[in-house]
Parts: sequence; structure tokens; C-alpha cells
Amino acid sequence: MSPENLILAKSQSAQNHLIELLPRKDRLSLLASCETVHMQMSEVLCEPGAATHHAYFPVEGFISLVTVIADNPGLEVGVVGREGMLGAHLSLGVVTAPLRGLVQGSGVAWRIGRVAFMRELERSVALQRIMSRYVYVLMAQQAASAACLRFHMIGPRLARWLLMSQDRSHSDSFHLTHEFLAYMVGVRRVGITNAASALQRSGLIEYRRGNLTVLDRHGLEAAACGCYAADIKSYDALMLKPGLRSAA
Amino acid sequence: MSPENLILAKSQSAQNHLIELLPRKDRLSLLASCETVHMQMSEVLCEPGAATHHAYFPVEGFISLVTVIADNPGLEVGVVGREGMLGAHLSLGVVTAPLRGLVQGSGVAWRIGRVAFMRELERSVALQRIMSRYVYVLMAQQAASAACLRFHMIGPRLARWLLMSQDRSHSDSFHLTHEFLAYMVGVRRVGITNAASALQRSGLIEYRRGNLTVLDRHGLEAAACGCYAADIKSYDALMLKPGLRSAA
DNA sequence: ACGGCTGTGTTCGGTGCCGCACAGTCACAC
DNA sequence: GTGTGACTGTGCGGCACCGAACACAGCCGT
Repeated sequence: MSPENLILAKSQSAQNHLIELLPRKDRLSLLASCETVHMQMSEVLCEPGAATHHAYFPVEGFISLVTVIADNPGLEVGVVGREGMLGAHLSLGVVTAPLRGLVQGSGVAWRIGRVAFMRELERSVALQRIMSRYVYVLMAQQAASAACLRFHMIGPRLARWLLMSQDRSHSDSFHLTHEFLAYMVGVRRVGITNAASALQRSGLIEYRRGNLTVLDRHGLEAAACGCYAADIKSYDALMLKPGLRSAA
Repeated sequence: MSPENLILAKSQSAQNHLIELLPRKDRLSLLASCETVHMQMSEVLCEPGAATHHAYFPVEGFISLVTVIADNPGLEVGVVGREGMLGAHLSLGVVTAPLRGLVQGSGVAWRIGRVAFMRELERSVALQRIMSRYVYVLMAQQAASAACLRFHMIGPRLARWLLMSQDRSHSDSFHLTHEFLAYMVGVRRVGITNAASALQRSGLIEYRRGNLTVLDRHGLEAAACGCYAADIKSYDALMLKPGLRSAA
């Protein structure tokens, strides 16, 4: 591990939350096998059906989990930021990736090779527990996404998506076009244009040629469907509840 | 374990596939903690957010996994029959159920208490491996369901649903009303009536007052969306691949 | 035979989203 | 300034599905 990595590893802040949940010893052991990488916007980190070579623990950027079915554009079913990881399926003993991992916001992440990660898993019961919990959270998120997609309309879904992105990009503004949003939310670009201009008229957001800024976070939360709050609640209940950290 | 249970336990056939994958010793140990129960049609075996008291390994009937979000009817995101189990989240160390488990087809199942199941998990590495794989399969199924819901139309989705039910009920005919199907597939009853009568006109199925019969299974497979084949492929690839049984 | 219940078929107006096409608009490079 | 390309707004016809309501048909118990 490089000196600057060591410094990062030792500091508790500006880290990946899953890693922070580990007891010190296990954390240092895991980080010793990690390298820091910069995830580039639009980079594809894994493809469904292909073997996973690395797991990623985002620190700054974030990643969309996209399901792909034959003859159709993709559809986002989950998001991974500093609160999670890409490659949790490795902890289930499966090498094949289930979803496409698409970088949504550039930034730094910890990366660890498959073999090293699995070795760490065998070594650390705490890591196993955290991974298990996280897999559960992902499942819950995905199931909720399916229902959200079915029952909620574009506007609230867009608002939810923006909030989730904002949470993970740690900034009020980020770069994304209507075209791209349409792909993610699973609708036509025009659908986004309408929903987004409604949000803009309400003064909740502002955008100009791909640069989007959240103006009124509280208003946006009110405009989003309940799935946003439900997601957070579910994550907090499972990942932050006593028993995980203390058992670690 | 009662004498008749012992006989069931010893026979390889007419069993739950996950249990059959276990090595003999682990299988008998698990079954010793199980009891056979009859699952009643429409019975709710677990509710999202509530603690799970039992895991179920269906032998004859089958169970729908239904996601519930505020102010909306439920939506099916997965099915569990003899090829799977209800309560896989216990293997992730989480007691809270993520989804509603609704009995879809009456029949016998093995049932095991939460504590006993977790004890068996600690005891058997083979069981852990099988559970992990199965959790992965469930995740893949759910993600695919979300996309199917978004991109495929009622007809093909209905056909898929019927095939999945037929696979798990081991019979060509079963009892279900349009009303109920609508709830499961996530559409209006009228939508089902239209799609179902189209399938009936094509001679693929026949139904009369809730009694539905599959007449032409191959035709139905052709009418279903690719998700049906994809699901099976995914299950087979993970649960039947060498390494699981041999490692056991 | 009778009503009551459940399941199925049909109709109607409405709407959310689709696919497509085109026009405007801003940023940036030359 | 002047393209050039990327991004956004709008309009049009169409369709799947929605919500509600109603008619009808088989099955039940009395």
C-alpha cells in the first residue's frame, strides 16, 4: 500500500461506509489488499454474465446497477455509492456478475481483486456479516424498485433518482443529460424533459445543458415518491443497527 | 421426526431440490429439525418488516414473493416452489422478512424454526453454500422481473406467469381467477381477461370459472417473454452446476 | 326454482407514455 | 462571427392500460 493510501486507510472520515464498519484490524487487512482507482464517468465496471475481477468500494463517485434483458435498453435497479459496494455477489460465492455496473459519478474508489477479497472474507467474520447485511439491503432495494417502476409516475421517480444521486455525489450539482436520465429511469427522453421542466418550474431544481443543480432539497424530497425515504430507512435499519458494529 | 417423515426424508424423490443438494448427513440433520406442514391456498407465511419465525421448503405447493409499497396493491417479484425456499434471508443473518410470502398453490412443505435453521447453517458448510447460491438466484430473478415488468406487455408476461406456476404446481390445471392474476401480474383485471382470452382463442389454455388448464405447453412457451427461459437458465447455471453438489 | 355470489366479458372515456420528427438554443472550437 | 454538435422543447398520432360501471353466466345453498 502506498503512503497516501495508508493515510486514507487510517483516517475514519471520507471513507466507504462498509469499510468503516469493520473493526480496525480487519479494516487494515482489507485495505492492504486494496488499491485506489479513479472511476471514470460512463465506465462499465462489470457486465452481467461475465466473471467479476474486482470489487469496488466507492469513496467519492457512484455506480448504477443496470439490469439488461434481451432486445431492450437497460434499466437501473439500484445505486451504489460510498454507503455500499459493487461486487457483493462475491460474498455469495458467485463469480458471475448479475448486473451491469455503470459509473454514474466520477470519483475515487477502493478496488480489490476477486481472489484477495474472498481471502479477506474467509479471514474476517465481521466482513462476512457486513456483506450479508448489504446483500439483503440490495435485494430489498431491488424489489422496491420493481414496484416503484410499476406504480409511480415519472415525476416522483425522477425526483427520487435525483435525490439518490445527490446523496452519493456529495454535491448539489452534477452533470447528466435528459437522454441519460431517460435511460436510467426507464422512460423516453421526452418524458424526462416534461418531468424535469415541471420540477424546474417549481423551483426545485435548475438545469442547463446537462448541468443539473438541486435548489430545494426539501421540496424535492416532498416531490419524490415514498420509495426514497423507504430505501434510506431500510439501509439504516440494517446497516447501522447495533449488533453489526458491536459484533465486529 | 415422525415415522412417515423419516420415510420421506430418506427418499430422494418428491422432495425439495435444495434439500436434495445437501450431502446425506447434512440433509438428515436438517430434516430432523423440520416438520411437514400443509400450506393453504392464500395463506400468508410472512409479512415484510415482520420477524420470520420459520423457513419453508415447499415440496408440493408454491409461494409468491410479493413486494408491498405504501398505498398500492402488491406486486409479485418472485416465485418459490420445490426448487427453492422461503426465508433465504435468514442465511444472511437477517430476521426481518423482505417480502410477503403468499401461498399460491396448496401443498406440503418442510418447515423449520428460525433458531433451528440458523443452527443448521452453522453446522453445515454445504447448506451455507447452497443458501448463498440461492440468494443470488433470487436477486437475479428479481432484477429481471423489474425489467420484464417495464418492457414486456401483458400477454407474454401472463404466459410466463402461467408457465412458472405450472412448473411449480406439477399439474396442468390449477385454480386462479382473473382478479387474482391481475394482482400478481400487476395489471387491471380487464387486462388479464383480454390477454387470457387471446391465449384461449389460440388454443394454448382453457379456463372456466377459476379453473385454468394448460393445453399447449410448447405454444405457451413461445407466447411467453424470454424472461421465462432466462430464469430457468439462470437457476440451472447456478444451482445445478458442478461444484455445488460435489463440494457438498 | 330461486336468489345470491362469484367469475367473466364488454364498453366508455381518459391518460400516461410511446415513437418519431423537427425546431430552437446554448457551448465551444475555429 | 460562424459553424458544429450536443442538449432541450414541442407537436402529432397512436396505443396500452386505467378506472368505473354494467351485463351476463355458471355455481351455490336454501
